[in-house]
Amino acid sequence: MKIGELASAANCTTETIRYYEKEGLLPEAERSASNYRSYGSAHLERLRFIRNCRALDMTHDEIRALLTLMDGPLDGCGAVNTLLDEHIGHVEARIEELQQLKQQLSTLRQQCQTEQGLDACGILRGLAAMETTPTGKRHTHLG
Amino acid sequence: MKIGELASAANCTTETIRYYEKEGLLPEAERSASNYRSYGSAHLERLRFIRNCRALDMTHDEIRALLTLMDGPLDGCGAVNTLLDEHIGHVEARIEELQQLKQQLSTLRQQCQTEQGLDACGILRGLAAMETTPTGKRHTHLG
DNA sequence: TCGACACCTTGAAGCCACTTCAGGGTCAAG
DNA sequence: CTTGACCCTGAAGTGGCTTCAAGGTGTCGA
Repeated sequence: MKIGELASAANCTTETIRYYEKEGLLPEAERSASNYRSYGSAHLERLRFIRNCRALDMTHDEIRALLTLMDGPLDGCGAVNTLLDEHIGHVEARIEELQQLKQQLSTLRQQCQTEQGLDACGILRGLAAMETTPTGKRHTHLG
Repeated sequence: MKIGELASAANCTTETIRYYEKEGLLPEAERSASNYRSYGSAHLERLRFIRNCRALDMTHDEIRALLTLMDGPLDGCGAVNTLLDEHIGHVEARIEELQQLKQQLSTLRQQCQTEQGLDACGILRGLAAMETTPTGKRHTHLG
């Protein structure tokens, strides 16, 4: 399988695949006589696994940890559970942040229901008047 | 006011302020004889405005648009309302994405309630088996 | 007057997970 | 023999900063 075929089988781009290889998430592929990368089904499986993890917004570090667990000695899967629980924690934390954000934005939006002079616009007034709080520690790697 | 004082008044770092200046969000400051940046209350107001927008997860482009509206001719604030509505849309879209994500992750997590062999671990099985879907268009700039 | 220390300056590089670009090589069909 | 689809590498760009290196300035006490 050439890189383009692998890419369409895994719903990603060739650039992403080359990037994963450079990052060490995918092992280096064998090369054809013309120096083209050549892949088998094991590569596809691993790539799909990675893409699924990314679809769940895991970081490369999280994915690398999972892959290492799979590649390593076959002891228990407690570490897998822990990793997933932590990741779910990240997602929950981000959802809460965004819900607070939405609340603030909606409140702000209600300051101005009508078209009016900029100097009277409640939104701009609100944005100028908000209490600036120091940016707290993040409990999530999600943006 | 020197840059450090401005920074603590606005709850950010001096590096962030210099970065905003370079990005054109803050106008260039006057300089003292020793080449230190020197700020007045107008700078502080504008910086607070920017930090408040950032606290609401607006992009620099969105903030630049608001600032331009404020600096420009004083016509109506309809454009401000529109910008805010779009931004609220971004936040809502991201919340929905994350809630779906959490659902998927929770389902996955339930595949493995007990410590067991890695080869039997439902989580790893699930991650390998998920349907890889092409990454859809994003309706939000939030990560 | 000297030195220590906190503050200021610039410019470049690092972060993450890619994406895009420049400049080329390979290969099958027409 | 040319066209066009695919492949290669390495570098730079994305956003919103943060960190680092290598220095200049200002104020204090000794």
